[in-house]
Amino acid sequence: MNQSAAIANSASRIEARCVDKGMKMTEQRRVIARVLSAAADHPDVEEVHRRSIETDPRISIATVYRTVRLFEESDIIKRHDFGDGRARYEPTPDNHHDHLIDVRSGKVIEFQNDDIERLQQEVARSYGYKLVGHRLELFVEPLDDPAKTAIKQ
Amino acid sequence: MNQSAAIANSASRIEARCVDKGMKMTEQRRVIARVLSAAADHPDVEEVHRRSIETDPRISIATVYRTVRLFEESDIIKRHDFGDGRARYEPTPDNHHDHLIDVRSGKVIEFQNDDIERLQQEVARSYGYKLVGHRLELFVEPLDDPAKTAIKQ
DNA sequence: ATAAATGCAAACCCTTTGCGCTCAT
DNA sequence: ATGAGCGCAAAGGGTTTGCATTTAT
Repeated sequence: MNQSAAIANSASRIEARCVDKGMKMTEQRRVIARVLSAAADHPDVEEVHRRSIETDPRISIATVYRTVRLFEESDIIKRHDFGDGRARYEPTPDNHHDHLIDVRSGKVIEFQNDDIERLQQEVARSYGYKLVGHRLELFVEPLDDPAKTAIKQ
Repeated sequence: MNQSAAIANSASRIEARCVDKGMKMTEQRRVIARVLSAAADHPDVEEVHRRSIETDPRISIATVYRTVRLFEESDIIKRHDFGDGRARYEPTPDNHHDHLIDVRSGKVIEFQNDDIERLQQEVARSYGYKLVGHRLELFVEPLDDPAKTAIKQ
């Protein structure tokens, strides 16, 4: 397999969307697009940068900032704020979901609840508004919590 | 009415809670406590400072930062992040509520929805967790939106 | 060829903090 | 009197930006 075939094979979903939108595809954007496409978690800018420079060490953090901003404004990725003071990103999901954050481990679980979604729209409507976006995060602790139970002994 | 009576009359709810917790009550803390108690909105630190120095110009913004932090850690006020990059505060409400933000005007409306609250707990439980906190914000636009309709003409 | 994108470093914004002074207790 | 709290100004962390250089088209 030659190099261009390898590149073609690893072409990411996000890269495809960039091309669709007529973006100038630099090597940096390609690498960042792949990093984001491949992410199963919700990396912050520093983490995206870290992963990107594994492929191409020339990429600066300023470019990562500029690129995630560009991608976000093009609805290609979604920005989240999980309360730790920095932005975190994920490819725009096909199916909308919200997040449940384990405050002990920092683990993030995606969930979907159509009843909650519907109720949100009803609330907005009842105040004379149209829902154009929302943010829902559930902060949770394991049901069986060793840290808490230990204190009680 | 003499001055001490005036001060006694304007003593705030928050100030009372501070005294309960044995806090050293400086003039600065008293003023900031009153500003927060009196706020019907969700002011940011700069706004709290602005309002505070109307009463006492000596108060520095560093003290406001330190004080809201202290109050927040004592559960006397609640911090919010409405997505504009700075923290906003309100006295800890007796009845829990969430926020609906008009993205055009910036206006914030408080609402309560027990069904949503209950569903959130169910979601957490279904993943094996206990809900210890949540954040729900609805971003909305007026149902009849002049800005949008204007574009279509 | 040319406008757009990059790297670097400086600047930005909000927030925190070290220090010497002041004040509530 | 004495430790907690203050004002000031400097530093911090995350993010943006001006400018000269590189790059995709």
